[in-house]
Amino acid sequence: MTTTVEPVLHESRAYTAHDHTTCINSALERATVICQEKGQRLTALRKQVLELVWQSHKPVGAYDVLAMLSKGQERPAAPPTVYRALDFLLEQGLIHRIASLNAFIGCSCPDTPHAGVFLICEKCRTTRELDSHDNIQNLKNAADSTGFKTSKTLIEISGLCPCCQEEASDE
Amino acid sequence: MTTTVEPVLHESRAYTAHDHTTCINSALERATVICQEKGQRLTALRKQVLELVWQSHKPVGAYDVLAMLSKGQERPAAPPTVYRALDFLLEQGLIHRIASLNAFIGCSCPDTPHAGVFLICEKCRTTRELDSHDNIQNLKNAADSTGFKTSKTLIEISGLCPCCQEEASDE
DNA sequence: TCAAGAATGTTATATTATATCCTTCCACAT
DNA sequence: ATGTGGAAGGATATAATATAACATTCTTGA
Ligand SMILES: [Zn+2]
Ligand SMILES: [Zn+2]
Ligand SMILES: [Zn+2]
Ligand SMILES: [Zn+2]
Repeated sequence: MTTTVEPVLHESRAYTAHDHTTCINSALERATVICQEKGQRLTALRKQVLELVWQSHKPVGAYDVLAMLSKGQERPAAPPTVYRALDFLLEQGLIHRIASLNAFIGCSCPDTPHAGVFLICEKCRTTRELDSHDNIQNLKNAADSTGFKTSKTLIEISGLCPCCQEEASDE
Repeated sequence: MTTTVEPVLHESRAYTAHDHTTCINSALERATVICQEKGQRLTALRKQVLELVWQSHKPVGAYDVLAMLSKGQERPAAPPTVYRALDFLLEQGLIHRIASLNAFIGCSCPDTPHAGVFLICEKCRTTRELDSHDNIQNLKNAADSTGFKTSKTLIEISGLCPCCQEEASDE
């Protein structure tokens, strides 16, 4: 029995035109399975928030989610509603928080918990999650070799994505 | 002519008992020289804010600075006063911002601008700046090899400092 | 069917940060 | 020495992000 893990989303697609509904659907399906396996409840609200976070490959603020969630509703949602859902998704490893932007982004490979390395475009905000296990490990080693005991690493790299570099050189 | 650079503050002292006034005075003197050399104005206010940020080896919030600054004043300072001073100090590389804590900490080697790697104790909040040029370079290389153009790196490592590890094992 | 706990709703407030406009100060040229 | 322009700081208001506390509803399993 070989239940092969779904191939990891190629995050580089974040930079190119693509059928983004595939990204969303894939993320939602995967989240459903992951929560089932862990006995966690991916409620309608949580799923909806996850979907909203996945509306783009750019980090989304909690209040953006709140606004989208409330759109067309008779009674708009309140902040705790969104923050609680985001907290749940963070705990399950389904999204990451981008501290430098106070924003959230869907995790592109949520199957195993991990610290992310994020490449954040300063121009278009498109953010790609890099698989940099080795670099993280090296950092941890450097930290721990000083007597520190690492529990979490936060790495956010700002700069220009390939597309925005091109545009810059066009001028 | 060999105007040797002052030895870098040994940041590991952050974890041990030490004469902290030395840290503060050294930071202030160094800042004075650096600003002179760059033709920047380290005004009384800015110097005072820098001193307040340096009151400990823990990141300090802007509103903490604000409170300390206002203490005993007839009329308390307003947020922009502090944020402007902090912005100046950030620009001059005299302090760093810790995004995961929304707080600021004095830079332990401000002579040359650099991205920091911070070891943040989750228990006592003591934060040490690590000199990890190689690790940062590796990360940059990893990022740039994907076509990204890095301009800034943000690395914050949370965990337990040596002291707090000992205390934890005492129980 | 009921009880316990999880999830969500609701209201209020805390915390962090910025916009805007006005006044004061300082370096420099006249 | 005096005026001038720009930088710095004061003051007021408000934006943006996040949480506390408590009430209600929903789910699940005994
Ligand atoms: Zn996509
Ligand atoms: Zn871009
Ligand atoms: Zn010290
Ligand atoms: Zn500690």
